[in-house]
Amino acid sequence: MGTLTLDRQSVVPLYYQIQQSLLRQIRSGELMAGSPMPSEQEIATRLGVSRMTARQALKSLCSLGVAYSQRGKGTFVSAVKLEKNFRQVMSFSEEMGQRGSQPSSRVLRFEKAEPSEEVKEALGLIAGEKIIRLKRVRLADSISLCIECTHLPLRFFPDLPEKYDPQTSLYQALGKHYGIQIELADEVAEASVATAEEAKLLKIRAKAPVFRFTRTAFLRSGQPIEFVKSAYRGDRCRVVNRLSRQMKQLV
Amino acid sequence: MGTLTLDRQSVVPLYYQIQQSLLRQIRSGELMAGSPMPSEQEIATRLGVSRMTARQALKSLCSLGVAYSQRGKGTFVSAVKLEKNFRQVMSFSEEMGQRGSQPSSRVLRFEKAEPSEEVKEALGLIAGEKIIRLKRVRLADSISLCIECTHLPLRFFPDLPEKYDPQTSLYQALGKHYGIQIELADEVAEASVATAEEAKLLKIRAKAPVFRFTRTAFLRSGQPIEFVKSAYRGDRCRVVNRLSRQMKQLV
DNA sequence: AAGTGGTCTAGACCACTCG
DNA sequence: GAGTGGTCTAGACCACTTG
Repeated sequence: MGTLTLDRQSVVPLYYQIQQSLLRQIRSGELMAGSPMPSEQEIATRLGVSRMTARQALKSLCSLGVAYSQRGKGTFVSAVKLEKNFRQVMSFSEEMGQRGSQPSSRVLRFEKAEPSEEVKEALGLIAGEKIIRLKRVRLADSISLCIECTHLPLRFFPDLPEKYDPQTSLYQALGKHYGIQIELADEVAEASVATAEEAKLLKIRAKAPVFRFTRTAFLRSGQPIEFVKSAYRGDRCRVVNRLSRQMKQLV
Repeated sequence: MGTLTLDRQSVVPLYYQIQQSLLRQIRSGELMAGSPMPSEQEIATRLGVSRMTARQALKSLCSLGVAYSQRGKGTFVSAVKLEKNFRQVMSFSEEMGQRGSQPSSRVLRFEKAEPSEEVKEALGLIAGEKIIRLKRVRLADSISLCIECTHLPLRFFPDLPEKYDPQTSLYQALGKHYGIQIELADEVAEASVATAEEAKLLKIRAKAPVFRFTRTAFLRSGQPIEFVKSAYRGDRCRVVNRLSRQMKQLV
């Protein structure tokens, strides 16, 4: 705490400077799991900010799950681990990159097409609307990991075929060329066994266990923007999730 | 908006009264997906609260995923669905209850025991510390759905065997007798096939697809409090997750 | 009694978006 | 230029926890 001096000329908000400083102290071990964070009043006094600003810094850490508050007692560092690879909205390329594996793709199809009923409903398409379909075998370090079939509404990406190399990261291309940020995805996972065709593409034996995923990705507004069906080798994949209590207020 | 009058004598915070009122309007269709919420200033003026209080109500809706803000434009109702059955920290009983199924259990074991290395590490036990082990076949409407083996640190629940009927909901009992609220869980899912023993207990054929879950549940402080290994019939279970972009600040 | 977080006020300035 | 959300201030009262 002692060493931090705030930059009041910076465009970076004060509460964010404070949050980052506290985060550094947690990572460095200066603030240990279970130990109390500096109180709102203490931060306010020491750094010469208002209590509301100090509070905003602490609350942002709570909403990240890094800390938790107890009325009348204080705010404490959570023992919950930060660095885990939780399943987030992540493309195959991003996920492999984070794991330190080299992602690559074998493109099976990349075309404009008519949507199936399932795709139509998931993407909220109007009658007659077309899609872009991209079917790939995805590999990590040259090992086939999954078969992935992505469906995008054509109207959002009319010139994707010219702009995008299907060997590369789709999410990156969507961000770069269309300014699209995926914020949310709903995903259904099923445990199943490989069909003959899947087995061949994934180089496993037929009826070996596979994960089947059905994922719909959304913009912040709730607009569905991508629908993906995929099959992952069961022997090489695990799904790690962090589950929390929430939505009590919604019910 | 027009009809709401705040109860300033209530113990319910003003921002929460406003949040609930807005939530009602969204559910009733008065505020549609994509349409703008009343602005901070508008809420403040109409209800006679400060802008910060109005803001807190709107921000709480954003953090629930119900709305989203755009600087300079306004706050809008998200098209993201509320009512979904996302995977949360939920016991088998809670999950079945929410689905409208009747949960029941066949108890295979309920005993004090020595932990395996895996359990010891997951629960952060000290040398020599014992656990309670509860192994059950869980049924929904009389159909076997999964085999579940729960491990609890004995030191937190020394008298659980006397207080708890293993046919009933464990989470409810932990809350009632020990004031314990589980807030968070990390879960690993794997796609696999049933062993001979599992097949017999679940009344499926051997090598039929199953989900395997390994779950560690935590208190808000990060203290691990429960470790569960389970196997679910693949033909009767799906895992539904809502994934979000986060943790950018952590990296 | 002292310290904590939870809520609330009445202002302020800013950057942004849109007509 | 008018309206919006993002940030910030300097106070205030409250309920709660702990010594």
